[in-house]
Amino acid sequence: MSPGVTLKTVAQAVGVSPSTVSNAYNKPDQLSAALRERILSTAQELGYAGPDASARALRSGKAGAVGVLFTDKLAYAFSDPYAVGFLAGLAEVAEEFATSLLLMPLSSSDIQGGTNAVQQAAIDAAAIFCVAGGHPALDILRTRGVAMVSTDRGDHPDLSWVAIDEVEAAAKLGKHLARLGHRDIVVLVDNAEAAGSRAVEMTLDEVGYTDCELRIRGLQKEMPDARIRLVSGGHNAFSSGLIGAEWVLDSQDRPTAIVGLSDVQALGAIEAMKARGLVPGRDLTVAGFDDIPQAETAGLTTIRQPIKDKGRAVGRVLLDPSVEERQILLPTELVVRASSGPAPRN
Amino acid sequence: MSPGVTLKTVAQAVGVSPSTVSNAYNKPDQLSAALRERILSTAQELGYAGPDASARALRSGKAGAVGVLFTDKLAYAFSDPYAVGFLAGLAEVAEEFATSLLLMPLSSSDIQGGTNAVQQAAIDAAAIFCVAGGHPALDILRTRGVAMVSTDRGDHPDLSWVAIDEVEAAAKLGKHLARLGHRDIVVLVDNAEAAGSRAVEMTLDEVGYTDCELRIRGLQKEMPDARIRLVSGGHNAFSSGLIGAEWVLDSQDRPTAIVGLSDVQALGAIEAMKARGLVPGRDLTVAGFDDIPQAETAGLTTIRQPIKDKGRAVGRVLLDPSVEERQILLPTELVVRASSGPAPRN
DNA sequence: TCGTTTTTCTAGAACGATCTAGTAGAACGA
DNA sequence: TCGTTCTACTAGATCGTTCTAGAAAAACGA
Repeated sequence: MSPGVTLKTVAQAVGVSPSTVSNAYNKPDQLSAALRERILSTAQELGYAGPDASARALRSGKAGAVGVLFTDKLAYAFSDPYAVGFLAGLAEVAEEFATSLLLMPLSSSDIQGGTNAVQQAAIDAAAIFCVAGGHPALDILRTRGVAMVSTDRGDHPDLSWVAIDEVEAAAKLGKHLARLGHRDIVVLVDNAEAAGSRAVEMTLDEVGYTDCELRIRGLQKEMPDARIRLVSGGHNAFSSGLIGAEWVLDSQDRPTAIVGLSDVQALGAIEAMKARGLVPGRDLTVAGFDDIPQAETAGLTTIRQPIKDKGRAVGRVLLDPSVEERQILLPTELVVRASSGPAPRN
Repeated sequence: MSPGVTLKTVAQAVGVSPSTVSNAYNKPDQLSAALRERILSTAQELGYAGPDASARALRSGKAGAVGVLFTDKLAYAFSDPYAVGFLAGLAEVAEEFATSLLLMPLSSSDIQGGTNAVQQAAIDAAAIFCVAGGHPALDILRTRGVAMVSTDRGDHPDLSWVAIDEVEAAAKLGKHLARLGHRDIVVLVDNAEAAGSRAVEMTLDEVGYTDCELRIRGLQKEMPDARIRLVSGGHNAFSSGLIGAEWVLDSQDRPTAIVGLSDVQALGAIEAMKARGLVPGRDLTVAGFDDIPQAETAGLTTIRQPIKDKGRAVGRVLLDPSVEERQILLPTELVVRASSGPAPRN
C-alpha cells in the first residue's frame, strides 16, 4: 500500500466525510450507488486496499478471527487425520462468517512461551481442541473474556462443548470385543511424556488426557473380568502405534486384541502385525477410534465419530449467534470391519 | 474479563499514568521493580488480562501474526504430511518471534468469499503455500502492502521465495528411471478440477500448478524419448493416487513406471499395486516427491526436499530482519529405495 | 557545592477506523 | 402550501493502546 493512505485520504480526495467512505465498504445501502462507485474507484487509484484490519478490530470490538488451541507440537497434532477433519469442518464455518483461524499450538514443555501467544492473540473466541481442562492457557483466555468451546465435556454446567459420550462409545467397542471372547487386551494410549522410540506400560492414573481415560473406563465397563493393559509408544501418531504394537507383539505375553485409542495408532498396530506376517482379525484383533478415511481402506474395526461435524458444530457454537445450544453431544457408532474377529480358544 | 477494565482503569487504581502501566508490561526496565510489581498485582486483582491485542496492533503497527495462504480446501492441504512439515517449521520460527499463524484457506470455487478473509485479516506478512502466481488474493495482499514469501519461485526478481529447483529435482529422478530402462511412464498429477472418484488423462497444458508442470518438464528433459502420460485421480491426496493408479493398472496399456508428483500420491499407487498382488520395484516401478516420513517405511524411491527447513526458512525471511536473502534455493536429493527397479525387457 | 547525567515517571497526541446522533434536502400526501 | 417521512450524508466522540518529548527527582563527578 502506498504509505499513509487511509480512509481519510480517500475521503478528502473524493470530497466526502470519512464516515461515508467507511459506509461505502461496510454499509452499501447507506449511500447512493453512484457515490459509492466513485469512492471505490478513487480508492483503487490511490492504492487504498480497504479499511485497516487492526483499526476496525479495535473500534468494532471484533477481531475477525477465532483461535484454535492445541496441546502438543503442531506436527503431531496434524499427523492425525482426525485433527485435520476437525479443522476442515471448523474452517468451513469460519469461512462462512468471514473469520480466519488463528493457530495457537501449546508446547507442553515451554508453557511460558506458549501462553504468551495466548495472551497476545487478537481473537473473538477460541476452539479448545483436546486440551486438558486444567491448562493454564485456559485461565488466561477466561480472564481475557474470550468465549471458548471445547471438544471435551467439562464438569461445569456453564462450559461450552461439542463432544461425544466417550464412555458409551468405548463401551460399544468393549461389548463387541467381549462378545468375540476377548479377555486379554492391550490399549495403545497417547503419552506426550514418553519421548523417544521405546514403548512403556502405564497405569490408568498416568494417562494424562481425560478423553483417553474415559475411553479406557468405557472398555472396562463392558469387560469387567478382562485383563486390560495400557501401553504407549509416545505421542498420538502412526509411529507410536507401530512402536507400541511391536513391543506387545514381540513380548512373551501377547494379548488377543489390541485397541488403539485413535485410528492412527491402530493403523500402526496393523502395520506391525503385517510386518510379522500376522493377519488382523484372524491372528489378533485390532480396533481403533474415530473412523478416519484410512480406517476403511485398512479394514479397521473402529468407533465412528462425526469428525467434520464436530468441527462444524464448534464453529457454529462459536460464531453463529442464532445457535442456542452450548453443549452438543454427537452420536457415535461401532463400525465392524475385518480387523476384529473371535478370540482364539486355548 | 470484567467489562471495561483497561490500562486506564489499572492506572487509576494504582495511581500512576497509563503509560507507566503500559511500560510495566512492555518495557520492564523503564520503571522500578517495586512499582511494576504493584501494578501487576493490582491488574490481577481487577481482572485485567494485559494490553488489548487489537489496540496494541493498531498503535504499534504490528499485528503479531503472519498469514498462511493455501490453495484448495483445507482438508486436502493438510492430508499431505508435506504441508504439515512445512507448517511445523514455520510455526517453530513464528513461536520464536512471538507471532501467531493465521490460516487463510482459499476455496478455489468461491473466490469472493476466500479473498474476503484475505482483506480482513490482521497480519504483518504472509506465507504463500503452493498458490499459483496469478491468484487474485495475491494482488489484494500486494495492495495492502503485506510482505509475502512464496514456496514457489516467481519470475519477478523482486519476489521473495524459498523453493527448490523443481526441474533439476525432477531431472534427477528422470535420469534414475532412464538408467533403469524405463521408457513408458505415467505421472500422477494433482488436479483440483477433477472432482469425484474417476481418473482422467490430462495434457501438460491442463496442469494448473507451476511446480507440477516444472517437475514434468524435468522428467521429460532426462527422458526425451520416453512416453510420458499424465493421469489425475483428483486433489493431491493418497486416495487420488490410489484412484489414478487403479485406473492405470487396470488398463490394457500399463506403463513400466508410475511417478507421483507427491509422495502421498505415490503411496496411493503402491497401495493399488499391493491390492493387485504386484510388488513395487519388481513388477512396476513407483517413485514420488518430497520424502515424507511414510516414504521410508514404504520403501519408496523419491526426491527428498527439506520440508521442515522450507517452513523455517520462510519464517525467517518473513520475520527475521537480520536475514538478507529474499530468494533461497534449498537442495534436493534422490533417495533410491526398493520401489524402483529395472524395467522389464520385452 | 554545583552542574551534569541518569533514572523514573507523565502528559497528551497519535494509530485508523466505526458509531451515535443528527442535519439538510428531497419526496410525499392532503 | 405545509407538515411529515425518507434518503443521503456528516461531525465528532470513541475504541485501548503506544509513542514522543519532556519534567522532576535522584545520583554522580569533581
